[in-house]
Amino acid sequence: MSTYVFMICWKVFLVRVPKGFSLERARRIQRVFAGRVLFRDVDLESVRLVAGFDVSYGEGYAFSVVAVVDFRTLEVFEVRSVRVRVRFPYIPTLLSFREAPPIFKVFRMLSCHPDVLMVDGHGVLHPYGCGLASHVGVVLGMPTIGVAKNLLCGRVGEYVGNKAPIFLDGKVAGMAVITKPKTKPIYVSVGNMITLDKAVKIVEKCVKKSRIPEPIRIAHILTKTFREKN
DNA sequence: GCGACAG
DNA sequence: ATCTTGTCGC
Repeated sequence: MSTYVFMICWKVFLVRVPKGFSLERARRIQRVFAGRVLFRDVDLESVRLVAGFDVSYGEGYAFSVVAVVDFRTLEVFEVRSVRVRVRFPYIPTLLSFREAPPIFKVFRMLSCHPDVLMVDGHGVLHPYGCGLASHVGVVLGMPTIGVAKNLLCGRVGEYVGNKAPIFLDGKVAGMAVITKPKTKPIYVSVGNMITLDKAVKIVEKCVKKSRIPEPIRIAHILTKTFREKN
């Protein structure tokens, strides 16, 4: 690990990053991955299992959890969790370098085969077109959906019903979706191997009582209880 | 140049 | 994300 100075306005991040890290290298990886993102239609009828990922932190460790849910009933099908050392700091636009490793590790522990993965973070709705969801989707070669609770970039368009397109570089890169009346919207974007339209449909079908879709909501709860017992 | 910034 | 009590609202 070595020291790296990262600045955002007046804020200065004096952080520890792995030897060999450089912002230039990270951006190059993101540009390459962004070019490998596929926008492919997914038949909702063929979706049986949806996996949600979430990671919490504490005392130098990352607690990664995956909750696989039955797309029809929204009942938990399989859950896995793992604790790993934190190797990268949180830096806006570089979230994937911090959370993707823990996600890959817990993903490999699954005994079932999810059809779609839901990640808590953006997909192509990212300054370099490669947020956490896309990074994970490209590496695993699987359909992924980015679900974020806050906007990182882009401009919110006009709402039509409960949805508003998010424009980035003149293109619709994501969708703000008010899944529950009187609550903040969630931001959905393509991670990989899916279309924005189907991504939004899957997210909406996974919403139960919370504005957060079940796979991620459950993983979020479990990641904290798991942390407290370790 | 200024401001803003997923988890 | 995490550190934290009570509290306003559906």
